[in-house]
Amino acid sequence: MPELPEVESLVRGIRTDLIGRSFSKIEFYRKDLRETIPQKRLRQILLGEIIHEVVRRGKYFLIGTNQGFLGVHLGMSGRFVKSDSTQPQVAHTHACFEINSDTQFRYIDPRRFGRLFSVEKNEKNDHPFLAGLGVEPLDKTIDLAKYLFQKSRTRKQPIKNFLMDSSVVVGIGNIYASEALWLSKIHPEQPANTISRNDFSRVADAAREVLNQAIAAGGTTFRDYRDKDGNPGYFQKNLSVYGKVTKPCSRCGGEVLRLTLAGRSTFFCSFCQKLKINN
DNA sequence: ATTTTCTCCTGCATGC
DNA sequence: TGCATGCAGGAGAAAA
Repeated sequence: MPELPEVESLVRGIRTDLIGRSFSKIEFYRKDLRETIPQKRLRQILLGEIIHEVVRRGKYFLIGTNQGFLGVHLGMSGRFVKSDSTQPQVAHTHACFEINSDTQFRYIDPRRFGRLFSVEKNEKNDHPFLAGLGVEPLDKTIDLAKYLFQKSRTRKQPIKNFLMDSSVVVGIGNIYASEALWLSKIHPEQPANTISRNDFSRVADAAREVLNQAIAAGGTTFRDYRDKDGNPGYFQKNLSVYGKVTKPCSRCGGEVLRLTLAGRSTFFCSFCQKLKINN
């Protein structure tokens, strides 16, 4: 899916279109995505109600009125696109949220790994999809390095899997996990509980750096991601290891390799990201 | 308790 | 060209 930078880019884009407006018509073209869509409740929450909030939480985003929230997850291939009402619908359009007779937002998701759900007014931190989420990596009120170090003491799984665990820290998916570890010169298979406090400082700084840079570039488009206007992001031009198998590392010239961790492609430089036996 | 595996689904690249 | 295979940025549930 889109990871944190892509969802953040999208949310920033749609926020100005939605705040202070309301949906006048909502259409669903199928009854379920990953779960049954609560169509009736979503209409109650949204129709004719002023939108006062559009926020991201991890890779989810919420559109809020005084009645509650529409929760959205884009899965792997989801898009939330602002369209002119006269534009023909593309394949896999599953829902349409109309603001007025010529502007609507369409939810499109070929793989249907995404979700549309309702969140009650006071359920923002208690909804099952949101309650278990870890910290926001860009939250400046959190000492991310300290937090990750403490959380990792009982975790011997590879650091890359640890960084992608959304109950620990949200928003870091397969691309940015590899990129952040490259930037901090740590091997993706390094057991999380063998990483020093000092090294976690580098990991935390690197993760924030990569995420911020990616947001600034409008996200990464490998294949599916588009912003609300259907445009791709540009951060893929700045990727250092993701998808760069056998290419030379831009930092040291070493060979970039691919391995599989938890079933996911993982990329790293075989020369400047060495496994440490003692740490 | 932690960690890996499985699963949902379509589209696309690759190789025979 | 057609067909089979594998892979794709997620994440929850189940199994180990």
